[in-house]
Amino acid sequence: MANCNDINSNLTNTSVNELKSEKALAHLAKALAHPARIRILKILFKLDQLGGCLNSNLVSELGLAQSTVSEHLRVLIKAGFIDATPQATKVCYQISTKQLNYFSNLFATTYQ
Amino acid sequence: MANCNDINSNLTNTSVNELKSEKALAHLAKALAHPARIRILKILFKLDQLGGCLNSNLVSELGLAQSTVSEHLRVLIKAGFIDATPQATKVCYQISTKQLNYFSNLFATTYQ
DNA sequence: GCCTATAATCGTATTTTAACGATTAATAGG
DNA sequence: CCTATTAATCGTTAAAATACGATTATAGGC
Repeated sequence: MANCNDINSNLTNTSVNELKSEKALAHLAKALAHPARIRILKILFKLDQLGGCLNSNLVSELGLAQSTVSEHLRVLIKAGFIDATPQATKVCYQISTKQLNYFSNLFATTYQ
Repeated sequence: MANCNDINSNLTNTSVNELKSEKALAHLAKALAHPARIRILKILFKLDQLGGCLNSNLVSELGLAQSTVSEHLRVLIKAGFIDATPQATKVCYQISTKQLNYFSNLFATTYQ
């Protein structure tokens, strides 16, 4: 049950690094905070398992306009969850499992 | 290196349940998508370790207006990351480690 | 060189979020 | 009862996110 002592919050003093990593965590969470982007990552994750990547045909898959999908991709790339490599006239999008793990670990270490 | 085959995205067919859990993940991520809320959870997490909870003195801690903090708390409560129990004129806020774990697992199972 | 395909960027409208001060509701204490 | 404390809610303003069509830039194929 809840103890609910009125604990002085000065006990929870904060370092600069702590605030920095919290800000980073919030920033990454923001990139994940949309169903379309979660969906994109899922598709890219599955393709990664199959040894491929996406020469974007996401538009029909998501039912969103090309420019909208492009914007979602931009957000994910900026957050490091996706790598984009140009290929002829197309672009190859690949998930960054490294960044997925980074997020997972950052979350775990923040609240452990 | 990137294979980048133009894999048919029909391979990544989607179930209704998959879409539902993806939407849930996005919703939870959205609740985490602000530094102040990450901070609040951190403070509550630390207090939980000390066997206490917060009769909100977060206002001075965060340097935000009382109504703003209240709104952030509302978002976190709605997402299930915080439980609130009234205590006299105050309210006791406690972190839900269960929900933290749920989020962590949902993320892991989505991309594993 | 010109046409096509792809995807980023631009411009814009709409919606959502964030923040604050002010007000309200609830309860404890005198 | 009245008062003080606490926290939610209201009203409003400002900022950011979302979405789309239209345009632009790049590169390959003819």
